[in-house]
Amino acid sequence: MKSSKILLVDDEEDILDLLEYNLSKEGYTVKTALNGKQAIEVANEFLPDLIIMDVMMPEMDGIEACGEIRKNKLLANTIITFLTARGEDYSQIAGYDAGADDYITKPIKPKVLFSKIKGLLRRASVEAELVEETATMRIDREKYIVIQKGVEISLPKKEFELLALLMSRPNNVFTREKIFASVWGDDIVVGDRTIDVHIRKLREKIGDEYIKTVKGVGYKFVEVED
Amino acid sequence: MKSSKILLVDDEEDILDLLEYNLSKEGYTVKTALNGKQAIEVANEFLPDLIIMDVMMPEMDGIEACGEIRKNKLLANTIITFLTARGEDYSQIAGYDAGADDYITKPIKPKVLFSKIKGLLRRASVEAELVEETATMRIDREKYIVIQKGVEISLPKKEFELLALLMSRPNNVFTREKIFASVWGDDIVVGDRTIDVHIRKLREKIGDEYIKTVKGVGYKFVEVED
DNA sequence: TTTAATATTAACTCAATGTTAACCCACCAT
DNA sequence: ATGGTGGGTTAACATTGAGTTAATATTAAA
Repeated sequence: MKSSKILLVDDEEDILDLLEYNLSKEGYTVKTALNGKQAIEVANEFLPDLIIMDVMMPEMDGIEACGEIRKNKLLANTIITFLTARGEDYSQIAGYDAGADDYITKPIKPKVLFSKIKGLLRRASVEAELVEETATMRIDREKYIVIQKGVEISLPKKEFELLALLMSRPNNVFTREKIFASVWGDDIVVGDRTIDVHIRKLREKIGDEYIKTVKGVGYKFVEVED
Repeated sequence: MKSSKILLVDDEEDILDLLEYNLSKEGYTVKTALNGKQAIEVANEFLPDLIIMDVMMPEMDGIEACGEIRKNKLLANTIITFLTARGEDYSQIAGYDAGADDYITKPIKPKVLFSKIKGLLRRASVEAELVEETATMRIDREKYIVIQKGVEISLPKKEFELLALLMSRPNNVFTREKIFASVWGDDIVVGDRTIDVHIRKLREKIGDEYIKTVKGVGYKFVEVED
């Protein structure tokens, strides 16, 4: 299984380092940011499953950043959790308004934190899993096949991941950057045409009508009607 | 397929009625209970596959009921899902401790709920039974042999374990990591080619067509048609 | 109409896997 | 002990096909 991606945001580097170390050891893929502004940048690239963010930060505070992040549709069901000092009650109300999913109070107790993270991600993973199914098509990660109108189609890795990504949000346009970041990874660099070729192969196998090109923007998966 | 049995537990009858109506329409067999105490009684009779239970209830709350239900061995692999208001985070940790499998936050979005239910039930049914026997092949752990179309084939330990693993979920892809973890153990480290060699020997003995390579992902056992 | 973005095709590259044979070692019989 | 046997591993090399690229054609937006 792909390891869950967590973005940590706090202005105290000590805390960041500590958490990053522990979470990496638990098998998560971790990135960090020092303030809200950075957090938004990193989040748009990294597409984390979970963001743990301090409320009080310089540059841009957590509440504001949360609001910004929620504007990005790709991050719509990213879980956002605030770190807050015990008793900062008002932030809780403001935070939920901004779209936070949960709170963790400082001082942080690792055990509580990990159990909470696990729970949150589990919830998310169940939710994420079901986006891989539309009226005529279903992704089966276990068997690594796509079932289209009852017919099993086996796809090579990259094509499979690409389709899974597009299907995860039907009708949503994915830019090339997002596709690269998600299917290839931030570090790997490949030419621009590579993506077209994979799209083509996919269209060849599942039918042209499922993947639509939005010129100058990206690609999207559309559910076809009979 | 037998229709899955779902037990709904909530003190608000409106919600119960609504959910019962919708889930029945989806083809599930549904029973309801108004509190934890009732839930336990009904569960012991009804033996549901899935229990959806509110956390906050009179008489006996969800957490307590969950703990009680987990004591009944007949209900050991019943899935329990809590309904919880957004942000009740204490209950989350307590709930997981009590043996909950998932959470659904209120307000309930029917579409989310139904797909979640579908996902949970599917996962459970897959995890339920491990296959030791397919149409043309049978594993005999006692005798440590494989019977293929009536012919006994004796295999060395590693090959046997490897085949047993792959066969346990036909068509499921097993990654190299999983195979190593399961056949060799997490601690033992062996070279990458080792696995290929065992696969090859297996293929030599049972026929190439039974084990399929999914490049970049892993291997899977497929049942061959005659 | 113009042009940048995308489609298409085929050739090529390279990492993942297949294959073979040699080697090590535990176990067993002599 | 000695030597044989076979499972398990490894190393070296071969093969394959997924993934990429390059070259060219086509398309849709301005």
